[in-house]
Amino acid sequence: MRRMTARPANAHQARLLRLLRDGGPNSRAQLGDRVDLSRSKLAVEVDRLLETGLVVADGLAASRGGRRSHNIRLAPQLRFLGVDIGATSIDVAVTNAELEILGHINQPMDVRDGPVAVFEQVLSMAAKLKASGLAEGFDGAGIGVPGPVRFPEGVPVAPPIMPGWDGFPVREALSQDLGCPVMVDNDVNLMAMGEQHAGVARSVGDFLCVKIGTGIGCGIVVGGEVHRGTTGSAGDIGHILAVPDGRPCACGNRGCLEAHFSGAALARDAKDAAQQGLSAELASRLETNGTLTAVDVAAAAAAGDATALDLIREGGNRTGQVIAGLVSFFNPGLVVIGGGVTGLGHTLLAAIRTQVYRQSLPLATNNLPIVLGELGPTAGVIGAARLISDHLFSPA
Amino acid sequence: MRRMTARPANAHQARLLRLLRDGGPNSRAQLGDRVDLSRSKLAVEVDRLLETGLVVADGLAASRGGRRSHNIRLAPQLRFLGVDIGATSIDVAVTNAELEILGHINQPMDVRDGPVAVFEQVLSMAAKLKASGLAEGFDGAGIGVPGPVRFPEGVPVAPPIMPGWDGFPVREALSQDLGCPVMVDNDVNLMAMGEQHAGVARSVGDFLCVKIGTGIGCGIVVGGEVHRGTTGSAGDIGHILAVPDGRPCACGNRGCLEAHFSGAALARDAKDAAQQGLSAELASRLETNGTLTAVDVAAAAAAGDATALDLIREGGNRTGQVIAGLVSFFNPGLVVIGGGVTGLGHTLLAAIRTQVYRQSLPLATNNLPIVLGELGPTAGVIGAARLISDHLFSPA
DNA sequence: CAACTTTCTCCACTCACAGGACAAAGAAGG
DNA sequence: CCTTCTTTGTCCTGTGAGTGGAGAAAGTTG
Repeated sequence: MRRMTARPANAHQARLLRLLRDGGPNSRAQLGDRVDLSRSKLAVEVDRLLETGLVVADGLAASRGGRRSHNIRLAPQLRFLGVDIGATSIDVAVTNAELEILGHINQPMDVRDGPVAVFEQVLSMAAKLKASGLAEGFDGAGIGVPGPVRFPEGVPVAPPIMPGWDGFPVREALSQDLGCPVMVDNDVNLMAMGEQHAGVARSVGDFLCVKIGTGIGCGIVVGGEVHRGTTGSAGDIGHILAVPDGRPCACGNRGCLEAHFSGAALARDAKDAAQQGLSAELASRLETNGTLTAVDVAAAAAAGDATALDLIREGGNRTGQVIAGLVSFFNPGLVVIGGGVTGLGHTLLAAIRTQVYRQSLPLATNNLPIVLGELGPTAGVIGAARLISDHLFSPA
Repeated sequence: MRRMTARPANAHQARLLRLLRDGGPNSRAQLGDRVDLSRSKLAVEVDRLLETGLVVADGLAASRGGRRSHNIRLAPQLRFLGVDIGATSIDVAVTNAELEILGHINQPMDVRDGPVAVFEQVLSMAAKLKASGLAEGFDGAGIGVPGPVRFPEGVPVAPPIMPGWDGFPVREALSQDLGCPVMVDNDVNLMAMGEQHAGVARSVGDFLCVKIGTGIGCGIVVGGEVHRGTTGSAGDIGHILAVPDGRPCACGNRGCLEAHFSGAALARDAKDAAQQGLSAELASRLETNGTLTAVDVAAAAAAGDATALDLIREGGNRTGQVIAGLVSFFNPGLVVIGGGVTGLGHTLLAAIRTQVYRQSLPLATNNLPIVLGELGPTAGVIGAARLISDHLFSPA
């Protein structure tokens, strides 16, 4: 079938498309209340959008005491693909134009296998979603990668944990393979956009979104827009100094936050503790699985294991210290904690909160919520869909 | 005489006023090149501006191979007042509409005397500038205060070093006293705006401006706009943890950056060193003046005093460590170092650079200039003038 | 003095948009 | 069933913003 070819012709149409995306179906009258246009002008633009096929009128809404209104909604066959490439797994999801997830697949993977192998897997996952009847094709795709991206070109730059990806034309390659427009961003930025669109950060203008997974990153939203920095590396807080003369880090320095707390560091510390006989719980898990991950630590902590709790608390303190500095600097209205390690839950959050509330300025922390992300593993793919829809729902 | 009463009627006029402010006098044709308008429309808007008196046509420019152009410039009698309130002194300056400084006064003062006493002094300084014939009145004033400000209302909030100023209606009071529109901001933000307008940060979209004076603060510019944060305390980096379990700070915590390096901390450390007999140079200065300030340390360092140099280097290292974290987080295109302590010059800058280049990500530091501010003590007042002119040169 | 440039003005035409009149469609009440 | 009121959507005209071309004004160059 024919995919979305048209783009909004002007800012009004773009505005209307975003309103329909974020607010669901609406009558012309309801749209008129939210947009600063006369009824006549609005009708013209809606008609033009109907002509392009980007929106459709389906059926009449219930009467609100007068003539029944026509429901205007985004074309129901529109499909966006959201791809979230992590260090060790891939998430792929299909959404409709309202960015609701219609299907979602997660598969293990190793980014270090390089872009070619990873893309093959992404394409097969996308094909599987298509085959299940959720989409006949994609009108656009957003993709997040775990490293800095030159945003305008959609190309990763100098990604530390992604050897082989440096300079790979992700946007162009994926766009060719999928046959639709593609936008690329850092995975952390997409998580922030996801939480902004459908999660805890709705209606917050300035916020930070800290993602603790294999590494640590931070999405920065200023005035509703993601801040990517001069070279696309903004938010790369994993290598901020957390412990003077601390542990050696892969980056060559010592005491980086990531060397002291992250999925990888936690797994290593848990293994050490198990081998030193500090925790029977962890030791038995190590013996069973042959290795330990953050999930094991979470489980041990949930079971009340003191060592596991200590590790989490210690890591939360480190992370909280760094976040405290960022809060003083940036003065956000909200801090969201997300990523794989959020399984550590309340213990982690409490440690982070303690540090931030203790160390940052009262003025900056007085009304500052520090909360877990609401969307879990879907934040990234929703953010990815949002990224491409923002692009497509803007004037051509 | 009658002051500026008119405001630009639309975005085009505002754009033109800012072009004339930043680019100096221009012909209609030159303006047409910089603004996306047809010659006819441009002529209409320029004519309207001429009618309001905001701009004037004075004389003909030299020919560029054809008919000579009329020079269009901002009304020459327009005057802005820039006020920069520091912890220990006040700077007041008059500028023309192009934000060129026509007169500048600096006087010692203590913010802790409270807003009433300080305003009295500001008004007498403004009167002195008027009396010298530089201005017959002011069309607008910008004022910077050394603490967080609720920007929309122009009111300081919970300023640690300014007891008595909390909630004082600075904007309203000064506006009444001066009889012109007033805008209030944090002094550090104004310094950033000053360097952006006329200093080293011209044409840089994202940059940080670290001001080291009595305290330490940081102006944050994102996409050309100052980021003030949710409660107006963004950039308050003086209380970021620099030394775990370090020196007690006035804020109640330990190890804050400001407790280890700032004008106040440097003076204290220098005094300690002098009294412990570590430096003859500093000791003799202490005896002569009865006290020591950052200026003494700068002079001693310039004279080759090893203790003074050590103090500066140590402070620069601490500051550099904190800035390194901010650079990783924010990924700016430029870092400007300014404030009273810049008299410490190259030694300080070298220490900061070393830490940042060593600790931040290569991607973030590869093309990152770290430089001293270009405007010195005038950055604040220029920024203040810029603040109010941005306000006045925007659609009413 | 002729030919060419640059600057500025004038005018007619287009298009975006507002807002009123009105038609369509339903609810509420007698 | 009919009248009245409300809500929704359409049509039409007037206004003002903006474009682009023609041409006048005022230079330079050879």
